[in-house]
Amino acid sequence: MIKRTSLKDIARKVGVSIALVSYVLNNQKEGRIGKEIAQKIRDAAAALNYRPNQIAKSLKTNKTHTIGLIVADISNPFSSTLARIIEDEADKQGYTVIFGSSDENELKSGKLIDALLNRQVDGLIIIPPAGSEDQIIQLQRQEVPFVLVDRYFPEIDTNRVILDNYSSTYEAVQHLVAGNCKKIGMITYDASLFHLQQRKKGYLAGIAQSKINHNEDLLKEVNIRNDQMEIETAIRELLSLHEPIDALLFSTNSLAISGLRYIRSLSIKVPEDLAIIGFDETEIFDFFYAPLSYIRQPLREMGQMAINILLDDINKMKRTREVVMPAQLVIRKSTMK
Amino acid sequence: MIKRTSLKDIARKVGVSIALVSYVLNNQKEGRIGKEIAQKIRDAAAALNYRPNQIAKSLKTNKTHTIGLIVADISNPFSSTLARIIEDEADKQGYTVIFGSSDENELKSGKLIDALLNRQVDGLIIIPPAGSEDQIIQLQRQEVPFVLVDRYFPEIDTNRVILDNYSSTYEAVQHLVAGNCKKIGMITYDASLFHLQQRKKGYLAGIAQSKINHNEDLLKEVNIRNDQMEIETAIRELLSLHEPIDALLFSTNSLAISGLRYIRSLSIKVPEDLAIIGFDETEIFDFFYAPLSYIRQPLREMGQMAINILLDDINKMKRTREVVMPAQLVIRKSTMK
DNA sequence: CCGCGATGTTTAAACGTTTAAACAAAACTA
DNA sequence: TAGTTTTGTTTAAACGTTTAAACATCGCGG
Repeated sequence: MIKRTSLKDIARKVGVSIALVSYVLNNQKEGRIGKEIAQKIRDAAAALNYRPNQIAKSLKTNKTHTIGLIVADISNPFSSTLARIIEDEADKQGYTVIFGSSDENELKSGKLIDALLNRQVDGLIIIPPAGSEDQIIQLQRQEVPFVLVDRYFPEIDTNRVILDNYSSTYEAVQHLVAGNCKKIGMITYDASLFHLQQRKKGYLAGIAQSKINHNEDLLKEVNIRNDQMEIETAIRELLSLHEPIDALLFSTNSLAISGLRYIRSLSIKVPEDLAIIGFDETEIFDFFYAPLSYIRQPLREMGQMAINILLDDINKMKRTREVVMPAQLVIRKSTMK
Repeated sequence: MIKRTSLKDIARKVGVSIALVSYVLNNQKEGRIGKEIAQKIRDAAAALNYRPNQIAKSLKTNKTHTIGLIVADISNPFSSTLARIIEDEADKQGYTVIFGSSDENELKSGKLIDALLNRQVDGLIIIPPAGSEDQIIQLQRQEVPFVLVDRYFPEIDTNRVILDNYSSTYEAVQHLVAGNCKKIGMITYDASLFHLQQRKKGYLAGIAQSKINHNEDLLKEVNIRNDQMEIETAIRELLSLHEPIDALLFSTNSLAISGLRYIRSLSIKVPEDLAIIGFDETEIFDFFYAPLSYIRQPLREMGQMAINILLDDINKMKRTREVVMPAQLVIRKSTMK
């Protein structure tokens, strides 16, 4: 890479001090700088194709105008959609995004946080994996500005932008009950992640307050590694009960996708034999033979909110904030018996 | 954000010079440093939770160990899958990735290149939009290490990792012909992008060398803004010919997805009435009622190759390299008449 | 017991910026 | 005309590192 031109080069060329060049190029000391010399400096800068070295600038100002984004897996549509929104919003505010995928692994997440902090990001947006509480507490202790999105730890008082997870599944169950479903199953991960626990509770509460009465356990929890076989087994069990389930609720998009993969290979009919509700938005839901009803997170609003809260934090404008977003139940073919 | 501890803090605490701390913490001057003092320094570093300031390091070494990635849209699965692979490979080599989405817009791409260079990335991996030739030439002139992936400009001699685009569609046509298709349509973008031109040529050559004889033009070119209506119109026209097409080839995944959206709303049957071949891999192809045959790019290999070439370039190991990857035709239900 | 190599540590400049403070000269003010 | 203000520009330190070079101390051979 060719040596880039620095303030020094311009200063030398024009025959002035480095400071003056800096002032001119940053439009500082308005009015106090000679018109002709300012023009000369600008011309020289253009001629030499000067671009400021952000690294040096950052070292001085202690601001990188870069934010770190930690998602579970950037190749997952939930993550990449959110990433895109965050990229756009950050860009509007003059920030750049560095990202990393934690793979639901708290070790990787720790490494990632370290790496991003070493690069002196001004703040972090994190979708934390299970077991990363300590890392979050650490961040808090170091007073690093950050926001949690989607996932969170209720016992830690942090900025966060989350869904009203409890209501989301509660309402989904109500919708199914209204549609005359009698046995509603749910598949979720066995992780400790609080947002999943809330989704579970919403489901259980929904069942409890309805007149329908499950005498069996229709809630299946599978490992978060998302093993296709495990999910298939869970569904098979729910369908081979003496009285099989007639509705199924998934707590995440990856679970829904894996589940649908299996269900479409079965002879049962959706929604006649089995109504289905997925979570999050994905084009795949459109392509299932009975387009899926799903619980939608308002991703754009969440991303915008996350950036705003983060920037406020970086600029010490506001203190810890929690924003709870409403989920939207999108009703389509898969729940129209 | 709390003030982070610097070499100076450690030096002060232990009562030695900054230089010594630096040497110890970087394991330099092996053997020449007193064992006890080295241990003291390490202890102090640990106690103060020291993390090196990469910004300062970068300023000195002129290396950021950061690479910039410019894709069309990080929320598109092609981009995000590639991004994930590049992230992993970069990480293995001690690099971090900054990304940006160009939205097929050469202005945005230009802005993005600027922003990334200002942040002193060590190199770039770019999927260039149409019309960005000048930017690429500029990069070359500035001797910025970079690699183009997927898209490229044949007249500009750059590093690139690309698909054997011509053969990919040529072979797809051959497969359709072998499957007894008589009228094979293709939908592509009207963009000047060379890789798309090659895919088009491959298709045309495939048709030409087969015995089947199209007397009409069965190639439709739509705008790259990917307007759903425009794609539907194109398909409708191909299907309402006096003798309608019996096979259809899409030149990208986004075209295929939009196309499938429409086709599934039609009464025609895939593959009986219409065989279909998509491009690139996406889970959506699995969920179409007749799982789609598709032309697969070896993304992992391409990503790895891109990183390797880029790092070689950064380290001035090798000169310009072009790597052409073979496409793989994955045959499934949608082409089995 | 002088000189030298080995061992251990410090000094100081540099990377490219920013910015308070100092300086110099010109232009007012009284 | 001396003093003050304004205008224009420079000086120099700082941000947190790296690293060549200098320096200091020691042990040892001759």
